[in-house]
Amino acid sequence: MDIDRLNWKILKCLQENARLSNAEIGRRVGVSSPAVSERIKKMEDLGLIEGYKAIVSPFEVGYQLKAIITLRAFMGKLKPFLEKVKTYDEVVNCYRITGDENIVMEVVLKNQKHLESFIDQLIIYGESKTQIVLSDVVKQKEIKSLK
Amino acid sequence: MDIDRLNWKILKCLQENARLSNAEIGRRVGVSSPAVSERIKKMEDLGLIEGYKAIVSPFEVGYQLKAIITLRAFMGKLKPFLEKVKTYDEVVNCYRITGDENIVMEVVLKNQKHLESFIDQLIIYGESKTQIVLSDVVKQKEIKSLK
DNA sequence: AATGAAATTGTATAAAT
DNA sequence: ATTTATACAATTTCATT
Repeated sequence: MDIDRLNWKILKCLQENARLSNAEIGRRVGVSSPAVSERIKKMEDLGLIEGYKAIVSPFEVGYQLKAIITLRAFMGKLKPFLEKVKTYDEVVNCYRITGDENIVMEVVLKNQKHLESFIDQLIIYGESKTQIVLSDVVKQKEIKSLK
Repeated sequence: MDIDRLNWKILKCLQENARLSNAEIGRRVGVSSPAVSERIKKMEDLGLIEGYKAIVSPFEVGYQLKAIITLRAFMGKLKPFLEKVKTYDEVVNCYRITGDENIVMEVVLKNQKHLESFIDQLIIYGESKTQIVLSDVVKQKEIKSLK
C-alpha cells in the first residue's frame, strides 16, 4: 500500500488520540470527514491499523510492580509455554526472541508476593530471569514514516 | 479511586476498541451515554486512562525487523542516554531496569542495515545486546482487575 | 451519580466532480 | 478519490431525580 502524506497525518492523529472524531481529524489534516472515514477504513482493512486501545495505567489500578522476565525454555517446553502465556493476565507483552533466552515478557504485578507466585509458575517451563522495571523511559512511542 | 464493576466494563470496552462511541459502550454495559461520558472523563482526569492509541502495524508500514536491545551504560552515560533515547524513532518502548543491564528497549527497524546503524549509535553510551523478535506471542494485552 | 430532553456536533450515504 | 448535501446518530449541557 502507498501511505501518502495525508494518511501519515491521519495516523499521527490516531496514534496521539484514537478517540478523535473523523470531523476533528479532517479539520486538522485539511480534508472532509467522509475522506477521513474512507482512508481510515482502508487502512483498517489492509491491517495497517490493527486496532484502537485505551492505555490503562497499571499502577493506578493496583499493579505496583512491572518486570521484564526472560525465559530459557526446557526441551519440549517452549510450545506448551507459548500457549499457556496467553492465559496469564499479568503478561502485557510477550515476544519469542533469538539468542540464549527464548522468551521475553513484560509483566505487571501487585507486589513482591505476586511476583514470587508468578515466577513459581514458570519453573516447569524453563529458567527465568527477572529484572524489575524502575521507570518507563519511552512508552508506546508513535510509529513514524521511514525516510 | 474505586474502580467499580461498571468502570471495569467500560475499561474493557475501551481497551478492546477505543473508538467505540459512548452510546455504544452504554448499550453494552447498560447505562446511558452521559453516564459513560462522565465516568470516562473521571478516569481520564485521575490518570487511570492515560490515553487512546491507534495500534499501527510496524511490519505493514515497512519495519521488517523488531528487536529487543539491552544496554549496559558506561559510567556517566546513563543520564545522557535517557534523554537521547526519547529522540529515536525506532524505539517503541524503553524501560530502565534493575540488574546487570540498565536499559531494555523494543525497537523497530527497516532491515539489517538499519539495525547495524542503530546499534552503532549506541556504542558511545554502553554495551548493547541485541535479540531479534521472532514473533509476537502476546501483544498489548488488556489490563484486568486484580482479584 | 444517573437519567431524559434539547441543542450542537458528528457520521454515513449518495450524488456529483 | 474527494466534496457537498442530507438524513440519521451521537455528544454535550443541563434540569431533574
